[in-house]
Amino acid sequence: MTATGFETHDHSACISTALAAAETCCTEHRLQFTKVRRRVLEILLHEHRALGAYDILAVLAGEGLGAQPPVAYRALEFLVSNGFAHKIEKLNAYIACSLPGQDHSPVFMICRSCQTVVEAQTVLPAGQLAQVARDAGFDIERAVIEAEGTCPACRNSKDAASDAPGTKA
Amino acid sequence: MTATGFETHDHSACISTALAAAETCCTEHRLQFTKVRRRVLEILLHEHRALGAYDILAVLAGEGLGAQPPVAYRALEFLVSNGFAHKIEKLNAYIACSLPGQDHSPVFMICRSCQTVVEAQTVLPAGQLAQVARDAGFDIERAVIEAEGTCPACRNSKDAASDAPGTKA
DNA sequence: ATCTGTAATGTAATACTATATCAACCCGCA
DNA sequence: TGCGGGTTGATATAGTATTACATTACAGAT
Repeated sequence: MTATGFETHDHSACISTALAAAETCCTEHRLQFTKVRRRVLEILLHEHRALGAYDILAVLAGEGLGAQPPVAYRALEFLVSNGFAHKIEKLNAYIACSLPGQDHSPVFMICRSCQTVVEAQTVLPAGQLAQVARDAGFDIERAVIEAEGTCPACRNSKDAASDAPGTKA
Repeated sequence: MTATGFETHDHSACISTALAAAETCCTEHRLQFTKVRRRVLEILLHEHRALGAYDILAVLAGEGLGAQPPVAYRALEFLVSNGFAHKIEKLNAYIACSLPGQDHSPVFMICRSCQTVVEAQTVLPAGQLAQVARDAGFDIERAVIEAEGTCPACRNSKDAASDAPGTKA
């Protein structure tokens, strides 16, 4: 059990569910869910945080699945372009999608303190961003929305720490 | 005259206005608006698109103002942290702020076709993003919002092209 | 069963982006 | 005059990503 959303959950179940979903989706769309691609998705799912391409590459290399950058980048590119993973631009890192299969425009909340990344959804054609774009005559195709801040758990422990002066942050 | 917003405007005026605003702001806050920092801001203002740190460095080097990466990165860090410029995460590139002085949470519209970047403002505590964060108990400190798409000019020329079959895209 | 074209992989080299470190300098000020 | 903070110079290196090309695996056609 580790955290997603910002709550705890059954982690191994969420990994196998996501993996199965990806498998199904690839079959449906005639995509090849190869060994490396599958393994990279597994690695991402195993953490609920963003991993750098070279972190992933290190794991792959340790398993004899390829040691050169393109191996990792190609798998990541496949996963990202088919919606099984996302890139967090702010971190130059990658994370498994928490709602694979459906076409969506994700928004991420990145905790500055524990590095946990949580994915949520917005409706792109609604909201201020869309209004601004409409006003400018700009046609939005994709949007990167990444919020940096403090997650509930870290905020609480920070509050607790400041309640106890003498405990250094 | 080049484009900002997505309209044309008096470019040299916008450069000198922004430069003057930065100067004033630095004086007020006891910040040193040094030669390199000023020059980097000028370079950014001169284009209404995002420039990579090494693009800027190349210009500086050509002028004898420093040829090593830290020169550019230090100046950019100063400009970004004081709100005179922003980093476009999606592009790993930097752009002059179009509303310097005021504390703000910018949103960018990046044209995939001509690379023009336009800055607009949103009210962070409003909108879907804030709602999502509130629901999750997440405390947003900063947000990166970058929309990719097609600007009015490029969309029009694209439409014109597709009206004339035989003209290759 | 073999051929063939496309997609995926292996591997090396390199490009691009960013930071760490430490010494030197400048300037305002006690 | 000497101290201290912030800025700059310079070297090295870390971290992220792509190009290029040879090779292999595989699905579909013959």
